[in-house]
Amino acid sequence: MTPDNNPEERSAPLYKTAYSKRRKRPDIIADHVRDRIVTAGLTVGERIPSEWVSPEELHVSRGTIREALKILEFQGLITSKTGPGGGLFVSTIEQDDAIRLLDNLFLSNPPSIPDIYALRKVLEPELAAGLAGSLSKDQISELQSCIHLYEDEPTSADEEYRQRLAELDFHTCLARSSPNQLLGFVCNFLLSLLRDKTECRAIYSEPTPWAMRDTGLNYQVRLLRALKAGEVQIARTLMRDHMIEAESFMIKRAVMLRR
Amino acid sequence: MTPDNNPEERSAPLYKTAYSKRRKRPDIIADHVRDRIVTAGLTVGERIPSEWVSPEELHVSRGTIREALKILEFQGLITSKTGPGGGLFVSTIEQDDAIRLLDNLFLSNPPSIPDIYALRKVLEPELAAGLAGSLSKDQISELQSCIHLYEDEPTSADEEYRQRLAELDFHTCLARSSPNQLLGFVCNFLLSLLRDKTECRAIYSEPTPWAMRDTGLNYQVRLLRALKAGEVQIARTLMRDHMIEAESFMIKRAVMLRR
DNA sequence: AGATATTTGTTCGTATGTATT
DNA sequence: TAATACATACGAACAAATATC
Repeated sequence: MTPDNNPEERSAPLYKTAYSKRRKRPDIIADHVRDRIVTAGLTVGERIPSEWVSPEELHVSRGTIREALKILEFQGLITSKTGPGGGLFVSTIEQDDAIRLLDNLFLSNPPSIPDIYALRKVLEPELAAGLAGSLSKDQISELQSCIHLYEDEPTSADEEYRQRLAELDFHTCLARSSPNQLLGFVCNFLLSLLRDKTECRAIYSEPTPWAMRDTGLNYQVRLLRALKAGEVQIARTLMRDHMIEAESFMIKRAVMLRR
Repeated sequence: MTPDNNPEERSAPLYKTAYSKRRKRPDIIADHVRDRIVTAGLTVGERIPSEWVSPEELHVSRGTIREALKILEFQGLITSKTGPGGGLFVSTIEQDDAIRLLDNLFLSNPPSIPDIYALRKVLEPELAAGLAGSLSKDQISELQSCIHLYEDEPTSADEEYRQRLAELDFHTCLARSSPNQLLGFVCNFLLSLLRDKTECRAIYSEPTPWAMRDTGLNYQVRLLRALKAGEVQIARTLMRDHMIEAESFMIKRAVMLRR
């Protein structure tokens, strides 16, 4: 597997076999390097030995290696530093970066509002349940400041829109606070989908005529209270009801806008 | 700063301003090209004009451009074809590519089994519910062939392991068939996490001593029956019970292995 | 502070592979 | 089969960044 520096046996380098499968050298090298990183158990911040990416060892040119490294860098797996003591380092990916990538995936055929809410209806309640009683003081005050942003009656269409987004931010806050990172990530992703959907943007920028706004606010105040009190079951059902209501609201507005 | 063979008209190429923000040329070029693609409204399969990526227009070398294109290719936004009539084409991202990306995100701190199952317990039942009564003949036979793979008693540890993976494949099949693409995607992602977790690999390769295997098989047969019959509620509860049982099984085995 | 060494970043000319005609 | 058009790969040289002496 490991190519040797002996120039005689030129070695059917690692890409040779796989190349027939139409995978290109940089991709194969990227996989190879990633593999070495994880099997060696390198963790964030550690330096990647330069031999691992040297043209001699890999039997490819520097340019090709650079393409491979570009992939890994784009993935957020590595970063590079110039200068002495510099080199390639294992890095960590930000959730936001990953979500942007996912947004890209659903750009061509965005999921419908019912599709998104099918997930939100079951996940957000779990999120709330997991948070009940385990919120720190900081997290609580952060959530409270989110609510303050849309406590007042909006005076303009623009403010209305901003308030709507702040409501989503409330949920983003919740997701960030979750002890279950995976759950938080998926919830965040769903929120990002909602934010990006042009259909939703249109809905959000519309004024909210009914008493919808108040009931929405009401939910969140009651939810926060339940979370503080550690009432797991109450938090769960509260959130579920909120999601059900939010979905029907969105759908209703969507059909109104379509005319 | 900019190497430019024509010192007269330095031409403030597009990367110039952003370069101060430490973003590297390939990244900027990738963004630039992506932007041109979406603003021009190019759709899948269409050819990208070669001027858009020519060294002359972009004022960078081919190598740098290739790094940029590598990013876009990895993102799944473009593919390249060699030969006459070849070139760069707009492509679509495969779910699998996106999932690989996500796997990467959780590589450094993988979610625990309870974390994963917190999601599976609520999502898989929804998946099953959405599938009830709407499966095509092809999809049903595909699911059935999945079950056949682990109908027989495993004769070796290796076969045991393969059967275990086939069980996951059953769920992957379900996820692929979902009319809700988003739901299918997330379920698939969770399955991929399970497959990759070293802890889970160890569990799967262990023999299954109790009657666990039978009950697992039993679930899936009953589930398939409910799906064919269009029994939404039954499918949902069946899957939920299955998930609960699977989780407790995994957790039990995990603590056994830790000793 | 300045020279130097080390490491990544970029360029450019050239060569090779591959699919179409 | 040969010519053609395109992507892919190579490698030597140069530029920029930065830690160390």
